[in-house]
Amino acid sequence: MGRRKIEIAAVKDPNTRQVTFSKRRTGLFKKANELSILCGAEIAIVVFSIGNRPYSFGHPGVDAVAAKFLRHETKSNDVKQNNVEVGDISRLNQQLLDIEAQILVEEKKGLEHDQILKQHQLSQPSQFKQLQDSYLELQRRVKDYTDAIEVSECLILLAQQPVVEITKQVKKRRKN
Amino acid sequence: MGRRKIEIAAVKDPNTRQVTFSKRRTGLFKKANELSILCGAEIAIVVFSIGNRPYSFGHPGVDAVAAKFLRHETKSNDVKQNNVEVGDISRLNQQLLDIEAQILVEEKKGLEHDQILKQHQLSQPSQFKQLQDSYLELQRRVKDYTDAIEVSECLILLAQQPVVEITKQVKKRRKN
DNA sequence: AACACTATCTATAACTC
DNA sequence: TGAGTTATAGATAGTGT
Repeated sequence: MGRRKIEIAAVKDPNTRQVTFSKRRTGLFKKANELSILCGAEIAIVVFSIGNRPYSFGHPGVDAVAAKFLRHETKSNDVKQNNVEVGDISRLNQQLLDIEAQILVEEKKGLEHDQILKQHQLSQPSQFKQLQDSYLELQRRVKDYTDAIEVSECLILLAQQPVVEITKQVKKRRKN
Repeated sequence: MGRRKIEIAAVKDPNTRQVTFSKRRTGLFKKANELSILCGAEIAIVVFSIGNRPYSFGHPGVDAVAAKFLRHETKSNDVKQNNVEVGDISRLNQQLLDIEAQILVEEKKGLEHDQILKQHQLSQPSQFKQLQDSYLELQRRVKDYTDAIEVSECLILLAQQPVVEITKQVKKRRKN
């Protein structure tokens, strides 16, 4: 959509990225506005720049739409618990892709943290104690999450094989 | 953007409106996805059709971004912290809290996965192979992320202690 | 009625000042 | 270096099936 075709991949140059972010964010909000007018739809958008600066658009308002969404979401979750559909498999797969993408984002953030930490090494000792505690807590959470994934693996295995084989594989994995 | 130019005004015909809504919603989500990838931005979109049907897009996830937004929103109402150093540190801390929140969201998703998997155990063997591969890949990524967090820890330690002590601690942790 | 098609309009990447 | 311009890629309104 410009002079040259660009690949949809992270823009490295910070300056170019900032310009692209600003332009595309404007374009996105314009599209959202058109959608709400053309189709009588309610819409809310929240964007965080790479520097964690928040931008939002909403019709009739971000908070109103968000609240509405949360209300609907909890209801539909309750229904799904009791009502099984075959299409869930593909949605599961989709969720997996989403999580993978999220993990990638977190990896990048971790690296950014490292950069920032380097720049602030010796400036605020008392706050670093706080940070360290947060990191340790965070690591614990990630570990728990990893365990949860393991449980999921076991369930998949359960779906494919006679149960006898499972325990071996699980224990083998645990030792790793 | 089509065969004819259209005015940005409410589309009356329900059929046309539905088609327009569907197409433009898809386009909007695609743009949002591109924005998040190109610029490393986090984004959440919620749309309600005229029939109050909810549609959402989120990277890394609607819930995570929404929670982050609400937190930032309330923060901005608080008294500003003017010190530059403190501002940066608190932003770092903020990012940590954000990541923790995301991990929590992922944990919940993981549990939901387990629920759904239980219900679908023996139905689609070929798809389970796919799922299994995805999970293994996912686990690898989480492992990498955990390592990245470890690196961050080391940097924090560096900021607090004489360098000599660090290597011991790092190696000790590595063996774990 | 959910697709595919395509002529046309719109967003924007690179450029300019 | 931020705001405006332009050539081009991308989105989509109307259409066909």
